[in-house]
Amino acid sequence: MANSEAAGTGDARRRILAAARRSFATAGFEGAATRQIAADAGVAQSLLLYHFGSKDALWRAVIDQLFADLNARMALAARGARNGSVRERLLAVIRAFIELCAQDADIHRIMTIEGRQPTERLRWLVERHVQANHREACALIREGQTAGTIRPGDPTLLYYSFIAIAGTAFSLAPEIEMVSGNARAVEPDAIEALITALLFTGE
Amino acid sequence: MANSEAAGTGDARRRILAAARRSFATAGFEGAATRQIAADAGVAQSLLLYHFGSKDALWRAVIDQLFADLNARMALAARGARNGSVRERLLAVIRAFIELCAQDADIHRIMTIEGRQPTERLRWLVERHVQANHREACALIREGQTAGTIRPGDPTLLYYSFIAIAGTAFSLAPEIEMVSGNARAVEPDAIEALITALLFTGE
DNA sequence: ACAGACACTGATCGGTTGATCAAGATCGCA
DNA sequence: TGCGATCTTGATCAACCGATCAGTGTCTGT
Repeated sequence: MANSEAAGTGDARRRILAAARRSFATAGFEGAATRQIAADAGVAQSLLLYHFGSKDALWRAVIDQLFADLNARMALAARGARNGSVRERLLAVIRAFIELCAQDADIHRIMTIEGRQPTERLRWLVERHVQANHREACALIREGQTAGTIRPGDPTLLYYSFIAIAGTAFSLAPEIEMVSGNARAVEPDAIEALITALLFTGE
Repeated sequence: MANSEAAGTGDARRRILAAARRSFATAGFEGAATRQIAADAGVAQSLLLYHFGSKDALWRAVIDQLFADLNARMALAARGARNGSVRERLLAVIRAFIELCAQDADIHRIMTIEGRQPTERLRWLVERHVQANHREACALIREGQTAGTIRPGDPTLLYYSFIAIAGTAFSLAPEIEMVSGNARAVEPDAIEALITALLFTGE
């Protein structure tokens, strides 16, 4: 369909990024077509390559944008609870991540597509973004474990299980709606309750 | 007359199915190429279309095979604990599903790819396989909830959270290995412990 | 007014996609 | 031995893929 808004200067690049994010998140890298991305953005396919050079570079630009947003939200949440207890700091980060996935699960979708194969893209992604986030999250989890508020166990497994619960319900929203017949989206509060039950100890 | 369900003699058909399952699970429907699938199976590309008629029909055959295996395992687990308590019956099913994903997470990978878009494929998949499984699982969950052994809350959300934890760690094994540096990353027993903590009440 | 940098398009390239088809190859059965 | 059904292949088609490039417009500073 044609673009609803008139083409203004400078926002073509932003529209391309948004359309590319949607395509990569739903169809994967190989499944996404630059012509479809360009059509969704309301521009010519050649403009996409003019701005980003290649499909691969466009994909990396999408990833950088997604993680820039993610890191900004996480930093904001952590800063807001920096004087609280371990439990309060963890809860703030958990809540922020759930809210992010509830608003737009594309980062979860892309990560769960790219993490299945040991490709060069995954290596770039892990070294550039995932590694640091994982290390930081595991440090926080270990802090909670020594304080007795977080369930013992492999921090990496707890980390990925947390992400799985927080993101899956939103990533699979079309299927869940189709199965349950309930158009109303999943409630972030219900997800938060499950995650706290999973991670925190009873006390 | 392409679709011959009874043709089970040659193992070329079986090799094509196995290769197709791998490709669809890692690259998605659009990202998978019939020539690559045929090459992995060691046959010509035209043979693939002779046996299955079209790429779409091949995908449906893969799905049918995956769910036939899943349902057989689930029925076996349920039958083995049919005289036990609700908790024992649930644990048997949970354990069987974790073991299935640990051995081969392709069914989880394909489902988490197809569930992102309300396509015609998803509609077929939900009506043919997912709907019944979901209904049965939710009935078991509700039974556990009235007995007080399962945490209260939307059964559908509990169902998908269970699947998310059980499958994600195995679906993302390449990423988890790359991040943690541990080749033998995820233990099924550790996953089972997390799921019981998530689903069951302190009792 | 003019020059040059920037944004954008349409045509086009070689390669790949799913699908079709004629022609062998292999087998069971008469 | 011969015949028909089943299995398998290579050639080929139109459509689509990512990428390149010449050319058009538009804005800005001088």
